[in-house]
Amino acid sequence: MQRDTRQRRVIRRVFMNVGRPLTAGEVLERGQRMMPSLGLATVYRNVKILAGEGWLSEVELPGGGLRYELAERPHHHHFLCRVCDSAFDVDRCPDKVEELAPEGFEVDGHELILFGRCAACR
Amino acid sequence: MQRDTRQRRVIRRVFMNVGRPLTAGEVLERGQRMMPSLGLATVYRNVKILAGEGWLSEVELPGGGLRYELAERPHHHHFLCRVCDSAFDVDRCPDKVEELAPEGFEVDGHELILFGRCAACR
DNA sequence: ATATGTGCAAACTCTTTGCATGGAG
DNA sequence: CTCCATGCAAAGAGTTTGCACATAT
Repeated sequence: MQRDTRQRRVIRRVFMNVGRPLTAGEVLERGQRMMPSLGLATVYRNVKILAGEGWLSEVELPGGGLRYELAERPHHHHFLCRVCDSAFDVDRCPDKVEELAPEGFEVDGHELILFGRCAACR
Repeated sequence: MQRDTRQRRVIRRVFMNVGRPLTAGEVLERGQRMMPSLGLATVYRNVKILAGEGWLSEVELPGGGLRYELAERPHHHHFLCRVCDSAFDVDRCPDKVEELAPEGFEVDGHELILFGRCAACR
């Protein structure tokens, strides 16, 4: 069974504090503010475990590898800032997206990514 | 000025023959069928140059790094097969996508990705 | 003739894994 | 007291770069 370690609590706290998808590197940086000895391999192992448990979900955005976010959120999409490379949530979703696929293709999910500059980088 | 080398002709030919976005590795594999001595570094250098010239455009899809496709194509989106990891074109686009961004964010582009199984992998 | 392009190998970045030690239960 | 988890360092995958040689112009 899963043990409740200090580093795992720190990692969970990071996601609860930040309301947006994070890369492993971003989790490390924020986690180390609470626990400087936190290691990168531990972050990678834990986000994978937390995603496996269903507590986090994987967000596949271009650039800089897989990101993770709290799984509880309802269906939504993402905005990726070209300046600071941060990802943000976009709550609305266009309708009937599945119907756009070519004939004979089976769609089981979709991702809409908006690119641009976030409010802080304009 | 750009020189017209054999490897550059091969790389252009690959994109003209295949009507979908390709990773550097996919370009290498197909290019080597025409020219076995073609090297991976040459592919990386050339897709970057061709994209800089506007002959290719970059396609940022999750998983497996940047892909490239012929730039001449009109606005469209992509389907990514979860089985063979190939990307395909999707011609239609939902309307008013830009309006979905949060207040204060400036949108300069977007990408819609459908996930599933392609016709060959069903 | 000249300078850009190529191939190879080394360097880099991001992620994963092996192993000895640490700590939760 | 047991094992699972951690930190470190090494190993992998994908991409970029330095250098000597090849070749388009």
